[in-house]
Amino acid sequence: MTLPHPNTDQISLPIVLGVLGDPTRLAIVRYLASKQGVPLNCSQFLDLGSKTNLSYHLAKLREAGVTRAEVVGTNRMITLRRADLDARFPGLLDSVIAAAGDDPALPAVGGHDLEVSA
Amino acid sequence: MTLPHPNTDQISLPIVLGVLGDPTRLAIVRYLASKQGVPLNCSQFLDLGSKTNLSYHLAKLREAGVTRAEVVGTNRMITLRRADLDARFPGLLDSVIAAAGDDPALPAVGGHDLEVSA
DNA sequence: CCAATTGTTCAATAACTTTTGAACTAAGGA
DNA sequence: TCCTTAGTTCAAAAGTTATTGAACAATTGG
Repeated sequence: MTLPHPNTDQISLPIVLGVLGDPTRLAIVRYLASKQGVPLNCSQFLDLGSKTNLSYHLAKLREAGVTRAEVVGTNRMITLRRADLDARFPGLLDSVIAAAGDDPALPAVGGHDLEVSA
Repeated sequence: MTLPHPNTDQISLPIVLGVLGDPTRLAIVRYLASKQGVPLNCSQFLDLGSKTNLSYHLAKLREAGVTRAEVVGTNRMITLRRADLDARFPGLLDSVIAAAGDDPALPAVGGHDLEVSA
C-alpha cells in the first residue's frame, strides 16, 4: 500500500538533476512549491499532460527522491521532499524553484502565473 | 574561429539541468570548478572518456551555456560561465558544485579526490 | 452490488541520447 | 614541407526516455 521512495542518503545528484531537466517535471515541482506543502493528487496536474503521462513523470520524481507520494484511498497525495533535499543538497531545490518561478517557457498548471515560494 | 554560445538571457533552466544530469558532464563541471577559473583544454578530461566522446559532452555544456570555449591555436580553452549562470539562476551552480564536491559516485579526473571551490 | 473515480501497468512507437571508429580540418614545430 | 597535436564531424549502433491508448486494480458512494 505504500509506494517505494529512496532514503535521503540514497538520493543521487545526477539523477535529481536529470529528472528536473524536463519541462513537465519542472512545472510539477514549481506547482508543488507554489502550494507550500499542501499535498496534491495527480489529477491536479492534468493541464500538464495525459493521466498516463503524469503517472510516468510523477513516478520519476518519486523514484528520484524529489517528491513523496502517500496513498490515501484512491488518491496519491504528493508533496515535495523539501527538507530531505535540503539536507542532502543544501540550497539546490530553492535555487531551482526560484529560477523556475519566473520562467515563462515552462508549462503552467491552470494557465495563470504562479506565486512560487522558494 | 569562435564557437557558438548562448547569451546569458538565452540560457534555459531545463536545458541546464538536463545537461548537468549526466555523470560525465557533472564531473567535467566539478573539475572546472576545482581549477577556480583556470582554463582547461579538452585533453585534460581524457580520464572521463574518449576524445570523441568528450567533444560531444563539452559541446553539450557549451551549447547549454554552462561553459565557454575559446579557440587558442589548436586548443579550445574551457571555463565555467560562473558569473553568467549566477546572474541567470542565482545560487544554482554553487549548490550543484557543492553537492557534486563530495560525491564519490561521480567519475573523477586523475582518480584522486578534488578540492572543489563552490 | 454497481458505477464512478483515481491512478497504475503494459506494449507499442517515436524520439532522443550516448558511444564508437574512421575520416577530417587546422595550427604549430622541425 | 612533413609530421604531430588538438579537436571536430559523420554515420552507425546501442541504449534510454517520452508519449499514447487499452486494459487493469482499488476504493468510495449510491
